[in-house]
Amino acid sequence: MELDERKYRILQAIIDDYILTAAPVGSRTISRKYEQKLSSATIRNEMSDLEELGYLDSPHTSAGRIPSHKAYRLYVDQLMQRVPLAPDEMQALQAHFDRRMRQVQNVAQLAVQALSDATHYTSVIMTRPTQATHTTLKQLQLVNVGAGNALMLLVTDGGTVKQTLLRLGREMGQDDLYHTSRVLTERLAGTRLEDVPAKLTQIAAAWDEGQDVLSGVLEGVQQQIAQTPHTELIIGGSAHLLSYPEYSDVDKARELLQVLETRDKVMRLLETGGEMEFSIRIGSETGMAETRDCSVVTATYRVGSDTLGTIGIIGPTRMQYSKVLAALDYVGRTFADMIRQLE
Amino acid sequence: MELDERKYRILQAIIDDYILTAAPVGSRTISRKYEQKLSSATIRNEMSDLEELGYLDSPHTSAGRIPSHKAYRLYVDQLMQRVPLAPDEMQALQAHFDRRMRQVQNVAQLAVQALSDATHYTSVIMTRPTQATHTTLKQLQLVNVGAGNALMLLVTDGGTVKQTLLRLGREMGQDDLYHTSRVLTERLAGTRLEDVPAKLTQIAAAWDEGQDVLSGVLEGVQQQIAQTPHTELIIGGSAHLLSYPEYSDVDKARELLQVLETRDKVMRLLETGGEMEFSIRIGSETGMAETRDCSVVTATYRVGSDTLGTIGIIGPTRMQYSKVLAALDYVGRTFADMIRQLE
DNA sequence: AGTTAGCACTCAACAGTCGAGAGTGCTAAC
DNA sequence: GTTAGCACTCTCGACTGTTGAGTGCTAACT
Repeated sequence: MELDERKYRILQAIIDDYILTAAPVGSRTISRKYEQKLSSATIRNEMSDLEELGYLDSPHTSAGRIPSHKAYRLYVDQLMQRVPLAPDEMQALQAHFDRRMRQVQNVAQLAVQALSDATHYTSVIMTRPTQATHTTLKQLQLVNVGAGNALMLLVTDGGTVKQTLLRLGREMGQDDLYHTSRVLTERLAGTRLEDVPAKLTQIAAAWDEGQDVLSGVLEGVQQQIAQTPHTELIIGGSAHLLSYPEYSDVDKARELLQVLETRDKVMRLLETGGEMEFSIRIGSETGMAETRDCSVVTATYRVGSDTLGTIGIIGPTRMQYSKVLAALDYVGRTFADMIRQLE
Repeated sequence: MELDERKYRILQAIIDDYILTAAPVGSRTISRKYEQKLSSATIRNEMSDLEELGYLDSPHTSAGRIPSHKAYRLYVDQLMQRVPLAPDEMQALQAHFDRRMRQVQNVAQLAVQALSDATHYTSVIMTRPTQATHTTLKQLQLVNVGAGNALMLLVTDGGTVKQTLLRLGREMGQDDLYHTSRVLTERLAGTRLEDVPAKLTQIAAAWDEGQDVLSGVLEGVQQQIAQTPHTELIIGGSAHLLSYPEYSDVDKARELLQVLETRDKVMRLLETGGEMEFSIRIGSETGMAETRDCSVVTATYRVGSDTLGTIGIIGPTRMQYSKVLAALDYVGRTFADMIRQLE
């Protein structure tokens, strides 16, 4: 049996109401608040059908219905109305961005704050794509910091800087270091970060002096690549989780908080398969046992054709999807704008 | 009335037991588990005295006693035995530090992880003293990133690097930038960060060309000082909070989580008045309404005579103080060692 | 004088019990 | 196809009685 138009309307009403109240929705509520032309008995019949089709669950015999994950899927795919943000909400969001920031990281912090304040859900931003393979080196800079040590700075094309302390084999003046930096930069600029070590050994082979310095640099670069996650991860508003009745059970809340504390897991949650701008994953679709009762909504933002990262929201499956999407869209745009201005 | 030796022993037993079980302690428990030579009636009399002296509270008429803040104070000051860490615990902690790290921030991350894993309390590390006034500039470096922009890197004496994107008035080659960097570094090295702007305007006055670049640098530095907090703050194990019965009330937990999300507040918690190595603040001593039921234990760590930062633990007043102190001590030492090796 | 046994008393926590309220499913009438 | 009506189910909150842990006091004991 396919759903007819009335069933769609009723299902939508149930979902809307449940998202608002977090309480199982009864037939009478729908009849009064949403479908005044139909009596509760009619609604009951329809609801019974919808349950049989797998769109509704009933927690127990006489407690109204709650939407199933399948229903949420239908909802976000077809039923939900994409409403634009209200002007005052937009203003409130904009207020967060008023301060001029000079660093990507700071802007990201603002964005996360704005998003979690606006939606009251936990927000995450990942300032690099998960596969960081296309980051290329822009500049390599050695700075003398005394005692035979040098600070190596790797500037990547995204404008981020990685720093590593090198133990040089011997004392080197700043002039020597300048020179070395320039030569290395000339040869390495534009190389993908992961290819740098190979190229470095290649260079070292044809190098007549200063092998010790080069080997130090090599080691530093390797460590940098192996160690430093090329993604910046900023989380905000995790305390919001506890406001929702779904997490009034402390154990559930703790489980989720633990996920949020684990870098890898959060990154896995933000990984979207396709190249879509928005992705909504509901319940088990998140692919993680701990988040089986959560939904994750993400947006990837770009500057030009470059994917710069992902911004996302984590909350209960009963989420205000339309509002979240609107906020995500707005914040994502503003964020991309600010990054564009920086670069 | 002063406490006699037996009262001390009984109070200690009560505190020990309460720390372990989180349940009000009755006279019979003490008589059986700790003071087998005394009957529960005797203990009752003593407990009654202790209550009158303000060391014990009773939640209601027939529920046993719980230690007051005053009792905890006495406990940490006099009663508590400073036990060294068990060998296996030490080993478990050491395991965290096995990976060689090159950056202060990464090491700090390890330390926080180790500490929260070992104690099951929330841990915080602050990698700079609160008054960052004695950070001095070591090196200023301008890096061409194209399109009339330059990346300015400020290397401070602690080895941290601050980066800011500058809009130069005009296109400048890397050679020019090298030169400018060197001159500025020569003049500014050793200057306290907050004094740099004043000195810069001074230099600008006597500068014959490239005013536009200098003003860009000046603006960048000012922004850097105003904006970047000179302290790094890393928090770990906030999910542990929810394991304690004190925070099974979701509202309390949320309140506390919100504190942990607010940089300023966490920093205020870590601020210790004196120059002590360890500081224990109990309940209201933390000076913040939200943490009236928490204790904060901090240790400041040094390399040489330099105070490098503070490492701390936040948990319920009913905290395993002796274990926390031992872990804090051990982690603090290891941390300082690793930093020393880095610098 | 300090210690202890005994006893009455208090209070939270727990388990039942009960009625109210919300909701369903079914049937029969419209 | 829709609706009114009704019996039935289940949760929730209020109330009650019971249990057990614990106290405070008193009187006896060492």
